[in-house]
Parts: sequence; structure tokens; C-alpha cells
Amino acid sequence: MDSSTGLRAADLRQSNLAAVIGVLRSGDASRSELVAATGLTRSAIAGLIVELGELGLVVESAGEPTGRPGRPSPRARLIPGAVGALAVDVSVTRLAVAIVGLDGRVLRSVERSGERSDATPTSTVADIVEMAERIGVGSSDGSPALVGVGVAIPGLVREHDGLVVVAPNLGWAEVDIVTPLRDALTLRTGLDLPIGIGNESDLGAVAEARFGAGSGSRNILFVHGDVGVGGSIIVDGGRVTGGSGYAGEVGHLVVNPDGVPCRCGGSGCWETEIGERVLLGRAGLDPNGGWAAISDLMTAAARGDREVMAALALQGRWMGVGLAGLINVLDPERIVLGGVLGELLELVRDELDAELARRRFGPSARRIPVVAAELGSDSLLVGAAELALGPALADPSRWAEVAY
Amino acid sequence: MDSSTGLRAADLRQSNLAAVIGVLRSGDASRSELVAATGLTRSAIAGLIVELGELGLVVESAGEPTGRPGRPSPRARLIPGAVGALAVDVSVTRLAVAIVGLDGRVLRSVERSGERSDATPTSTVADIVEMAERIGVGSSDGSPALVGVGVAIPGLVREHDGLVVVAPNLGWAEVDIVTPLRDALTLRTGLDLPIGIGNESDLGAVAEARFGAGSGSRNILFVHGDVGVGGSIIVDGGRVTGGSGYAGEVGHLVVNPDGVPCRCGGSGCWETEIGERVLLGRAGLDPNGGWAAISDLMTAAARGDREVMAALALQGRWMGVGLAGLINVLDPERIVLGGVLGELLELVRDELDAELARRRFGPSARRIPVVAAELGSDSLLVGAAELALGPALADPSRWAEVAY
DNA sequence: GAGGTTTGTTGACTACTGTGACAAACTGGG
DNA sequence: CCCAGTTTGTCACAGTAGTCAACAAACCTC
Repeated sequence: MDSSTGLRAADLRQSNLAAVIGVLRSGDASRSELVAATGLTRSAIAGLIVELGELGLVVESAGEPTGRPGRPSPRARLIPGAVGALAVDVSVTRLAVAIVGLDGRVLRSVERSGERSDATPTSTVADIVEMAERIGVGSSDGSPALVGVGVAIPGLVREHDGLVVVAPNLGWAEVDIVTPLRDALTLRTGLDLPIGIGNESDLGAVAEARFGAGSGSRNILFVHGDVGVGGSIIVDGGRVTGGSGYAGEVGHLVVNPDGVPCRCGGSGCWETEIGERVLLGRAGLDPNGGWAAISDLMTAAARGDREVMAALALQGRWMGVGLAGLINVLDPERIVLGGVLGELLELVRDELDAELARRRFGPSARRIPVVAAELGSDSLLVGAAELALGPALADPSRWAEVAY
Repeated sequence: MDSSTGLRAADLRQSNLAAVIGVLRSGDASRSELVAATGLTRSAIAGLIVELGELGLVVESAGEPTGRPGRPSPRARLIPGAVGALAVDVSVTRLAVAIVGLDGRVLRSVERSGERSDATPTSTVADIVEMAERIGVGSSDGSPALVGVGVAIPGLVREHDGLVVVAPNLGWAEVDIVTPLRDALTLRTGLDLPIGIGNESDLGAVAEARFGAGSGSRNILFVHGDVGVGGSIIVDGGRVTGGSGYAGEVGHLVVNPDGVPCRCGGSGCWETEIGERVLLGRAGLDPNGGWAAISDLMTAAARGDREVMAALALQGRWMGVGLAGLINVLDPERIVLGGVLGELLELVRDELDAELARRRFGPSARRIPVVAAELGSDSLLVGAAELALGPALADPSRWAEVAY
């Protein structure tokens, strides 16, 4: 988005192309449905469809009779594999590179598992490029035309230039990964693509909001919890970034001023009450046991283990305390829980609901649905791809130059 | 805003007219500055200025030499009194009606003070219309052309139709004030104007964001505190409404789960720690003493009264606890405090800063400025006017039919 | 006063969407 | 099976807005 607020005539076409694509991304639509959705005339839609067809983005299939009078309207459909984004998930335990289509589906992917805590930015860039080549990036073998690259990082990313301010679990600080990655990709594959980079939690939220548990709602609170607790706020379909791009650190909402110290320097943060380590500790399990311990906890809960049930009850209450406050502040349509929080949701549902009911406020006393994230480990890739696809879809005609 | 996402050719002009007005609302601008700000060409700007001039909204004055080479660019300026909005502030202790110009200045106003707790919707509507007539609404005596009406209400207002869901301090519930007010205004003054209605805290925030302590920032958290504590979240210059329009109830953020019961049914809400009554109680004053008691408290603080200082210290700490959490969640550029909270800000500044510093989180460890609201009691009128002016300014050419 | 710079003005040009008439494809009734 | 009614695609034409490019106006510096 440029700072210019004025609209040129060309922006008009661009905006309308993007509007059509936007409608089509949530499913097929007949031309007449497009007319209704966009408010444009039949002739305008016809022209837009033709252009999108020429760009190789949309196909039309003959309209089926609907059972009602009138000439059937042909259905337009996005070609999911027409364009795609290169998505990269840089996390502590794995490095994944994938090509993701317009419909949010992973078309090809490679993954390198295992502890990567010694990975430097340089070695990571080299790995990414090598893996990208392995899934066919740069070879014109019928893979989708790539419109950009999206990278998910487990750390804080500065909004305007994509600098990785800090990624504690990778041991990175003040790292510019965009420039070397772009250069390396250009050198090895000949593709000079725009690169977007974002926090993994935010990207997971974007993916869930569009394709997962949040699809259909435009105001969503996403809370992701493992060892740390983070979140993202989706308002009117877009992520709230805040003044510096750091919005959404719900883990450091203060819910218990007398609580235990938090790694953030404060105390009684929400994270110190609902983080994975606390839960495991309360349940008498190894606080650093990770997913294995969580899995043990779930089987113990299925057995009805006393200590575990008590720990889960407390977990549910504290989740309710924090969510109740956030509901009052943000009034989301829906809350999506990811990570361990999502996994455990049904086990704490009763206590959580009770706490929410107790703190439900006045006339806004609606039940906000709290649901678990639906997308699995792919969510980060899908979200990362969205980072590249989003800007590209806002200006479709530009790829004419980009393709392949 | 209609649901149609497509842009017609006519929307283009409308959008560009609005863009020019938008720039001009924050001050004079030369044509060349408008070119830079909008990204349009000189010819386009010229045409837009001409049209705005014909609408009676803009005047140009000959350009002064700037001291640099080149032909001087004429300065365009909004005529503040060209159009205005009828602003109404319905509160418990006063009823105010005003005409507010494009620049957010109150051009004329009348006020009726005194306890109004027995005011019914019907009597309020009658009062409003009578007061509106008294400041010249409906008589074409050179008053600005009115483009709409904005009403500030101390209660919850449903977003889409303006129904007053509940206004506890007025004793109203499920009240439609829009329809009778519109009818009465049409009947008595001949004006059939669109009416906008909003929560007073939200409107105060909008006013502060545009003309007051928040001007210049596009991401603001506004917290208004008297007996109750509410707030508004401004993201990218627009207020976050949430899924149902109830966002911003920061008073019911849970900060102290073991705290005292709150009128919302929960306990330990922020409001129960920083509300006016709690502060006065802790300071040994009459909890229901209102502004008089607050005034007493401030003089006592100036004297260095032991009990009062302790109460203020606690107030500052609790303010810090809540604000720290909200900063982590929302990452605002600036926090604006209104009502009693704003009045007391400097008295609690040290404790507040200390608490914020203690809980400042990682790399987002920036100092977020916390400032008091600047606009006085007019802020609600200005915000209410904005409710009417905003939509009108988005479609300037339409008033051609409206004027007078 | 000459040359350089920035800006307003003007008329031709381009691009987009709207309009309206007509044709195409369906339903349903006689 | 045909015809009226309905909905929709197509096409030529018109309207509107903004860009472009050339020129003139108003300023600066030397």
C-alpha cells in the first residue's frame, strides 16, 4: 500500500480484478453471483472474467440449469495451481519449504526435521534454497507460477522491513534474512520474488482465519499456546499489527499481579498461569517434557487421574479469566485456540465455560464460540503463503510480467 | 459502506474528492502538496478543487512565494463553517446541543445542566429539538448547511441500527431514539438528516484521536474512567468495534481474580481497582462524592496527605498493571486517558511509570506515551459531530442536494 | 535580463464502467 | 411442441475521470 490516497483510473480495474478474485477465493461463483457480490454490471464482470482468463487464473464452465427460469450463468472458478507462493516455515524443530496454491492447499513440500538450534541465518538460507530447488522452484516443469515468498519465523519481526528483531529459540537477533534469501534465490533459480516474513503465530492465525476454524468470521482472536503464549487479533479480516507490529502478545496480559515472575520481567502474566510448563508442573509431570508429556497428560486425564484433573480444572479457570477479559476488550466473533491450548480445549471446556459465564458482561453477554485450530502443522506454511499471495492478489495484472 | 466490493467509475471521483477533503481537514495545503499527498496529477487536483469550490467547501488563496524557485502554488483551505453537523450530548448531568464545523470547532451550542435522571427518551427528544431550534437549526440564517446529526449516549449502542441497548445511568433499555428524533426534527425544522448515535466514551475517543491528544497517531488506546471504566481502540485511524460493536470494555479486563465483586458479575475487574469509587474509598473520602470529592482529593494530595498519597500510589500501580497488559495485547502508539483518570494522571505518574517499566516486554520495550485527554467537555460533541461528518465527507458531492 | 525550476492550464487521449437493445438459454403452461 | 416470461451473455455506444504533453505563468539565481 502506498501512501497516496488518490485513486487513478487504473487502480479501478485493479481493485475490481482483486474484488472478483476475492469472491472466487471462497468458492466458485456464477457470473450473476459475481454481479450481486461486487455491485458491478454484467458487462463489467464479463470483461474482468475475460482478463482473468487470459491471465490463466480463472476458468469458466458452462452453467448448469438451476431449475428456475432464465439463461444459466456460467460458473467461474479459480485455477488453484495457476499461481502459488513459496512458503517457508523456519522453526526450531523443523525447516519446511512448500509451494502453496491459491486455495491454501500445499501442492509440494519438503521438510527437514530434527533439532536446528545451531542453525545460523546463513545456513538456513542455503538450506531453504536447496530445498526449494528440490521441489522444482526455478525449473519450468509445470509448477505454478510463483508470485512471492513467505517465511514464518518463531520470533518478533519488524513490520516495515521484515527484520527479525529477535528469535529466542533460534538464537537470532537483529537478523536480516530477507536480503540474503532474495539474492540466493535469484542467483540459483533465476527468480527475483518479493519476500514477506512474519511471526509464526500471526501467520498461523491468518491461515486459520481464512481457511481453518475462523473462516467465515471477520473478527477473530487467535491464541496460540505452548511454552509461550501468543496471539493474533483479526479485525475486519486483517491482522492488527499495532504501532510497531508487536500487537497480540496476549501471553503478557496481567491476570494475577501476585503471581509468579514471568520471563518478560513482570509477574502474574497470563502465560505464567496457562503456559505448558505450569500445567505440566501442576499435573505432577515434567514441565519440560514437551509434547510427549502433554500426551501423557491426556491419557492420564482419560483415566481420570486426580492430580491431572485438578491441574486441568485450574488451567480451564485461568484460561477463562484471560479470555473473559480479552472478550470484553476486543469483542471477537470467535476465539480460536492453537498449539497445546487447542489440543486440551475439550478437556478444560467445562471449567472454561463456567469461568466465561461468570464473567460475561452485561448486554454483550453473548456466548463467544471458543474452538480449536483446525489446520495442523501446515497452518504456518499456509499463513506464510498468504503473506505473499495477499499483496499479489491485490494487483493481479502485474504477474503478466512475472509468470514463470 | 455497502457490501458491494466493486468500484464504479463514479466511486472514483467520490473517493478522490474525499481524499482531498481528508488532507485538507488536517490543515491548509497547496495544490502541489495535494498532488504529493494523493498521488494524482496536477490536472486531476485542479478539477477536484474546482468542484469542491463550487460545492462551497473550499477556497483558494493566491500562493505566496516560498523562497524557492518555481511558480507559487495556491493554497486551498476548507471553509470550516461551510457545512457542519448537529451534535448532541445526552448525559446524566447535562444535555448539550451544538453545531460543529468541519474543523471540529463548536460553532454554536446550548446546554441544559442539572440532574436529568428522570429524563425519558420522549422528553429528551423534545428537549433536543427545542434546543436545536434555539441555535438556529432550520432557519436559513447563515448557519452552516447541516449534513447530519450525531448523538452521544452514556450506554451501549448497537452498531448497525443505533438502538440504545442499555444506558444504566439514564435508566434506558432497548430504546430507539433515532426514529423519533429524526421525525421530530423533520417536523419542526424541515430537515431530514441522517442520524448517527454512539457511545460517549467511543465518541470522546474519536474526537481525541482526530483533534486532541491523539492527533498524529493512528493506533491509540483511549481509556475513560469515572465511576465506570471504558475505552476505545483506534487502529489505523478507525475505531475497532468488534463483532457486535461492544469492543473496548477495558474496565472488565480481569486483573485481580481474587479481587472484589464487580457490577458486571465477575470479580477483580480493572474497574474495581481503578474506578473512582475505589480510589475515593481508599483515600478516606466519600466514594460517591463525584467530581467534588475528586477535587478534594487533589487538594489533599497537594498538601501531601498520607492516606491520599497511599491511595494514589495504589491507583497508579493498578493503572500500570492494566495498561501494561493492554500495551502487550494492542501495541498502541499512544495511550490517552480521559475523565478522572486523565485528571489524576500527573499525580500517579511515577507509580504508573514504575509499574509499566517493570512489565515492559522484551523487544517491544518501547515507552508508550501516556497522556491526558486534551479536549474538555466538548469532546463528546466533537466526537458526535464526527459521527455525522465522517460518512458525509466520504461522499461530498451528495450534499449538493442537501444544503440548507 | 536570461536561464532554470516549479506549477497552473488546456485539449487530445486512454481506460473503465454504464446503458440499452438484442440474442441465447432456461421454465412452465397450453 | 410452441410460445410467453425470465434471466443472463454480448455488443456497440456513450459518459466520465484521470493521464499526458505542450505551453504559459510565476518564481529563483546569477
